[in-house]
Amino acid sequence: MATQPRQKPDGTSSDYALDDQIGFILRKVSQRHTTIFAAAFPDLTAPQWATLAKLYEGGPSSQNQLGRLVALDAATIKGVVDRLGARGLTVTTPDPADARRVVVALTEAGRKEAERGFPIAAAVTAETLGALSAEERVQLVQLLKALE
Amino acid sequence: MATQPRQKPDGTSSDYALDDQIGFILRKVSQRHTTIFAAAFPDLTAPQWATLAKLYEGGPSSQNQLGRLVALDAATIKGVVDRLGARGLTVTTPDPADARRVVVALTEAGRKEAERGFPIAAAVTAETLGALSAEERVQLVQLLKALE
DNA sequence: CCGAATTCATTTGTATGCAAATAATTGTCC
DNA sequence: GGACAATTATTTGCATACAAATGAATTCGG
Repeated sequence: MATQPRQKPDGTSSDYALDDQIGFILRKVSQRHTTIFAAAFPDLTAPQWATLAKLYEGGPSSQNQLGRLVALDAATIKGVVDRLGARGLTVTTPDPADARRVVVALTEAGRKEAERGFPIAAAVTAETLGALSAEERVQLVQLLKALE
Repeated sequence: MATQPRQKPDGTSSDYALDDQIGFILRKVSQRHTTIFAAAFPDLTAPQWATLAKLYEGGPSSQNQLGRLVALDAATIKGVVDRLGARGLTVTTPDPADARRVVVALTEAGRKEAERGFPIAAAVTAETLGALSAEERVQLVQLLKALE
């Protein structure tokens, strides 16, 4: 059962269909994930959570280095750290060994928030992948990681 | 070769690793796609291209309906349409049949830009999926579509 | 037919994301 | 040791995203 190429207004045909493009699909799946995440974490965005989780996993880090760990550029990680700091979840101190750097660390409240969040974040992942079997989930993650 | 559960600072262990979470991976893959897209389309963002492509595929549409087709909410599609209109790629007219609606359509320049873009957009998809075999690409799209 | 619910478009506010420019500091290399 | 390159953090500007509120128009149910 072969699929027919789309018929364009000018009569020519093409195989391009927006709904089948990886970029468009990625955006829609990301949107659904964002919705699920927001319902589970009313007071935290996904990048904010990623920052907390990475600080918990890896300990204090310079701001730019932290940004690289969570895939946020220098301008974006600054905003995220500022907002986490304003809420008392992180603290920022100058690096004694390098005057250019500021070191970002979790506060006690930040550690508690991270520990509270881990099971919730795991549930967000599970719900996002809810339509897939265990094997399919592994497959999907494997395929996506090849595209990172 | 079993993987060890991550060791947390407090000594307890957990299976949660940010780098393995679907949301985090999706964001990173989307970022890479955005980079590839921007290099191929210096003057168009992916949502702007999606809007052009959908208008070309489906013809004129009310603004909100168009937003649903390209997965942009009412506030976002408005900005996209405004910017496309400012560049002469789309035109906006009131709907005679429904005074609430505005109809968005491609201009001749918009049609030409869409036709010019199709092969480029196909190349962006191909480059994004470059690390995967043909079967893997089909698999990935299939798995992602199950999550939409 | 009429009041209520819905839809449509707009606006405001907040939060990413990214490019580009800048200033301060550190590292490198001859 | 000193010019020069690279790194770090910041700032500005633009473009998504999304929640929430608003006002106008249409649809629906009784």
